[in-house]
Amino acid sequence: MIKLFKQGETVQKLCSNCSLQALCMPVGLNGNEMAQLDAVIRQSRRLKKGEYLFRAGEAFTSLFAVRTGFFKTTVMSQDGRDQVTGFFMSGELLGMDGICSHTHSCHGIALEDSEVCELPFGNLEEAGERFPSLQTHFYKLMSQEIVRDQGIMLMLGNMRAEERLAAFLINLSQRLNQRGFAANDFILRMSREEIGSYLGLKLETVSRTLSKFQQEGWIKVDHKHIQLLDPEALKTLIANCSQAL
Amino acid sequence: MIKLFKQGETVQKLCSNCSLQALCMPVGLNGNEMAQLDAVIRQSRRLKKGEYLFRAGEAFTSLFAVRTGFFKTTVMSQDGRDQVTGFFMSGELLGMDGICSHTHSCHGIALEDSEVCELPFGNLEEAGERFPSLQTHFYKLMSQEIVRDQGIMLMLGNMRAEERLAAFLINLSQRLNQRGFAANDFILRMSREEIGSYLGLKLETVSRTLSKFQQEGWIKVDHKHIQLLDPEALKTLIANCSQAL
DNA sequence: CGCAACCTTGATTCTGATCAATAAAGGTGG
DNA sequence: CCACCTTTATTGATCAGAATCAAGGTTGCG
Repeated sequence: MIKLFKQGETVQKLCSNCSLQALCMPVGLNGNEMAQLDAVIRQSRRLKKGEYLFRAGEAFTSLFAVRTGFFKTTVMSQDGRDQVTGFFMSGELLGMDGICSHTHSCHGIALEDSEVCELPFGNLEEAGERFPSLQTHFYKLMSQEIVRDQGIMLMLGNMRAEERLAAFLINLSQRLNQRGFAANDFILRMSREEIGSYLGLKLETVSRTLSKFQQEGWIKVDHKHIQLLDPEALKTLIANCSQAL
Repeated sequence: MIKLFKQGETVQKLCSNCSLQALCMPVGLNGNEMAQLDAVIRQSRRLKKGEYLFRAGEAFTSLFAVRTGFFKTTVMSQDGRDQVTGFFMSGELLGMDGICSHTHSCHGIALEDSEVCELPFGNLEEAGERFPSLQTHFYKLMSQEIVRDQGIMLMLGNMRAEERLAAFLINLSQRLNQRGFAANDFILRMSREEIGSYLGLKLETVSRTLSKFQQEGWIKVDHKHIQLLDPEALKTLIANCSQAL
């Protein structure tokens, strides 16, 4: 892969010509308003696989929108173990947990070489005052995050290992599909251990359950390459859990 | 108990003389601004134990601040089971999950006779435009909810039954204490089953674990009356899980 | 090429769920 | 106000699902 930019180098990017606009900030601004929105974004930043976008405990100043790539967020427990609280792909927003205390409460980590837009929170607040539709949209984004978390709680509290993994695969499939990728043939960007951490399972259980799904003929597993052969079977598995993930 | 108001009867209440102001909307407004904030609140509403404040699927129009009493929120799964996603006491805000889809995604249910302030979301948005400090505070409240949810995820994903229950008791104790109640002597407003649902445990496990804590001499259990005899022991139990609840 | 990280699979253990029986509390109506 | 019934809680016995322990295999990075 040809590297056009050095690691960490920043490039000005504009919302007004971003293809993710519809996912990220679908607020129906006119041309002039959109130009003002461009001023919200400080810069675009590139990260290499494994690099931290922000760390728990760091001062919070900005939200980050994923432009390309893949991220996870993790919360740390004192004894060193940490739990994955979310996976983020293009058009999704990270860092909203930091607003309440001006401090990030989780780590944000790139799972592959990635690029994000930095949205300084002060700029966002200011822009929100000028554009009520932006304001409203931002409320919705935060609310969406709360609803997403509720779904995870439901999963962690009520579902069995197979149901959790099925919900995970279906959710991933749908989000990829929304972004124009194949719904039933994709590469996992995270390890079995990270999946397990997110689902409240051990990596062995994740591995075993994937193998079981393959034996059932529902999926094909080739390391990180997953094919959903019978997505309906997976959906049936989680049918008795609404808000699934 | 003497009923001063019929069920559902509404009474105008004002933020400007509410004792919960510091918990609910601590935004340092001056007298004039506070008077305008009063206009945000539509009404105070009384609910009897067991009554629904809102139902999943209902149109979202307002947030609710608990004035007195105790609430739970639950998300429904298709097969009828539901999971408790939170308990709410005075000064806490319910309903933020409804913003993103204009529809409540969970039920809000009174666990005892209670009183809430209704905050029509439209009024809030409007007031936020006029008072940036209110705006900022509202962002913080939503962010706080996200952080709270992260803690629950950590609990559901990583902690064992004893740790979960210890975290639950300590959290309850601290929140009661913040409101001027005894930290180590309180009445549970929810059933064992509701605790279990919240913690991802079965009611028998909750009961057994409480009994065990009592045998250890850490707490005294008399049905819903709980005394923390050795809160430090409980805190030690959860010491290896930071963000605990 | 070699080492480290990651994955798979098997054997065993353990935590918490399930099944079951009893007891106590709270609400209802006579 | 009391008796009854429903709901809620406790405790025991057994079971199942996932964790843990363990070994071997694969991948991919340096």
